[in-house]
Amino acid sequence: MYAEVLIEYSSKSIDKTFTYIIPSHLKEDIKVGMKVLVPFGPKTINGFVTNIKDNINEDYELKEIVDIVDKYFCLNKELMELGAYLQSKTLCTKITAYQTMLPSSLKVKEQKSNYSKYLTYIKLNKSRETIEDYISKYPRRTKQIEILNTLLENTRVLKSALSSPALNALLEEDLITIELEQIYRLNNKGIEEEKVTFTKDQQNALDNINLNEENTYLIHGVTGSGKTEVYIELIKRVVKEDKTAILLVPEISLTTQIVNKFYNHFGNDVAIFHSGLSAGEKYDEYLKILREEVHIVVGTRSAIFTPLKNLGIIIIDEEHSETFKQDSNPRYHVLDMAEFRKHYNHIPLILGSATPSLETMARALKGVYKYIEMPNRVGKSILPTIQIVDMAEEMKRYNTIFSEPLKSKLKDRLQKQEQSILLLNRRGYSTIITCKSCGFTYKCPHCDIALTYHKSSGNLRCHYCGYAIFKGEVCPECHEKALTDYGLGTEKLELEIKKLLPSARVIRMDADTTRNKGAHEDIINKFKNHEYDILLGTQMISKGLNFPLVTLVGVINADATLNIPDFRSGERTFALLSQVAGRAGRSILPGEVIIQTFNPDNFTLKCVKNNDYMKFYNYEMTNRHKLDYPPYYYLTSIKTSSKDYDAASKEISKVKKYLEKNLDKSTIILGPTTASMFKINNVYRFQIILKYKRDPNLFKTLKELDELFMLNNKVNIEIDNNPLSL
DNA sequence: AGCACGCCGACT
DNA sequence: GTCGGCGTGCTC
Repeated sequence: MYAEVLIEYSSKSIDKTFTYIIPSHLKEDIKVGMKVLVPFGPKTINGFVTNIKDNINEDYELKEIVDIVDKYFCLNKELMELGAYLQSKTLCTKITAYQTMLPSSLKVKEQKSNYSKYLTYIKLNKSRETIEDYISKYPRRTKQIEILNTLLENTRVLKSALSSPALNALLEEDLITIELEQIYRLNNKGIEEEKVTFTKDQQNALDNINLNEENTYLIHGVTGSGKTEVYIELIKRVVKEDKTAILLVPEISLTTQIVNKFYNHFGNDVAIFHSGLSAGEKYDEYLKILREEVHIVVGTRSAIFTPLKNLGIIIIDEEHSETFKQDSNPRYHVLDMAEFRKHYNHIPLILGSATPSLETMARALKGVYKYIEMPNRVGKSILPTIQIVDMAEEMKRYNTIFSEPLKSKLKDRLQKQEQSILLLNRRGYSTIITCKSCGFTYKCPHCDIALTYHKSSGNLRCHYCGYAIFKGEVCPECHEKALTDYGLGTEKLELEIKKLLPSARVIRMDADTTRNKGAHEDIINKFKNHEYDILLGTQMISKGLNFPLVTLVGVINADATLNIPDFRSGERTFALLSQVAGRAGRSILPGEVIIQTFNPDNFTLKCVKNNDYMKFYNYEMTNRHKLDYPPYYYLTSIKTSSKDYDAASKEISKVKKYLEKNLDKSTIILGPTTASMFKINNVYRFQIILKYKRDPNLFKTLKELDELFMLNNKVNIEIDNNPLSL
């Protein structure tokens, strides 16, 4: 027997299968979809079996497969097909596609004993009579008799609970044996059965979802409308039929609440899967799924590849979240993968969001997706009132950071012992540092980006490559003592609040304060326990957090997200602000939201204020229509990058010529231009944007392009189908 | 990806 | 005359 094997080097030049002989001792165990160890050139490395066959027509000498990496891990037929689909969608190498589907612990060749953890039990090895004989024969061996008696009562006992000299003696006499049981690192709590009564909206959603038919649904529900309960009920029904379910969430660390709810409802029937798990934990969770010990997987993007058998439903919560698209190779969108599995298993796919992406909403309104609305909040909590404050007016009163209304409301909450959240979408201390005397600004020498000042460390840092230098007292150009900072970051905001409200307990959450594992949860828990009065942070504070005591949300500078030059900035702003606004007034206490901006007449902000998604949707759709953007057109971006400016620039011109020759006439080719992050880490980037409605030549051309240009090792070419930003 | 083979410039 | 630059090609 022979196996076709992909080699674990992700390079276009070896993206093909190599044939190996399967030695007789591996014939039983080897399967398509497994990782194997193969000799390749002078080395022995990992490979991946894509096919097994009896005959070959190769006329050269073949080598033998050395070993199987892990005989438990194997992609099934569905996942093999999904891998091929992933590869064709993203134009990555075949091996990269399959590698992204398997847990990373298998990427490197490691001993699996590192990953398995066992509990050691002892149990009797002889009949009751033999044991009783032994006891009466040696009445003085009290310690041993004690052990034997417990074993006569219980079938097995944990070894660690017993003393060892007596144990060893018993083992010697062959009266007992040792039993190993694999344990899993993440242990779940029990099952909580509570009677739930559904709201009208929830019942309506449940009534309209057919679990036995292949369909995509959009559940459009405001924050607090109780979508999670709908998910839980749907999954309960699926599990009752002995089918399995996948729930995808944007980021597990931010959605601990949802995970806990699932543990409480389903206990050990849930596996969790996300990038925050250690390699060992991931291995355990994956094994649980493979052994069919769980029906439910809750996880982030990569959880869509988990090998659940007999899949009954896929749910994607916070569907609009950009984390569902992988921003490195392979650049897949989880929605495409979910659609594939939906179709393969003929099951429903549920998308849930308070602010659906325009693409999703457009499909729902066209009838491609079934549209379910949940417009009301559960219980007594009402949507917060939102006030937009014109910062240009406030500037006249010398209020640069806190407007009058925000100041007084913050003070008010502090007095009432209620909590507040402040959103500022920029970390660090200030945006830029400029010399008033000569106009010098600090820029990163490797990237085409201004450096951000971090006061606590005294550093100026590049947020793209991590470059840092010490900030001097004088301007490095003209040596005048005239360096001033402009703009506002979370670090400065923290100091400013302490100045404004010295008695307030303030905690900051951004990329700088959550660098360590668990720091995130720590901050959230401390704030939840009311150890702090004000939580300030970047957009990471906006998602899925439910703090009953929060009654005020302040958006310090709404323009920061609004003014990013990208066609999706309006959509992002609407989603972010709606989401952060939804943090206020989650319980009986009514919530208030203050949005500070220099563009009080901005249409998007007005829609946020009125909580009017549809108005925003229609407005934004007209814009997209005028400018030929999604969902009216599909986008593809092609980037060339190189440390050599000229090489990258020449290559992109060649790409353009090639595209012009091969693509459909209706496809719009824009560029080449410099990419949005033109110079990062000394690498120059150029790009071409394609806009198309339907182009039969597109994928073929992109593939050829990839093959023709990938071989240039000086210039890297990167293709992104449906990029989220340009 | 890694490594060998192979053909042209500055050095003991 | 040699050491070494990295261009091209191969790995079952």
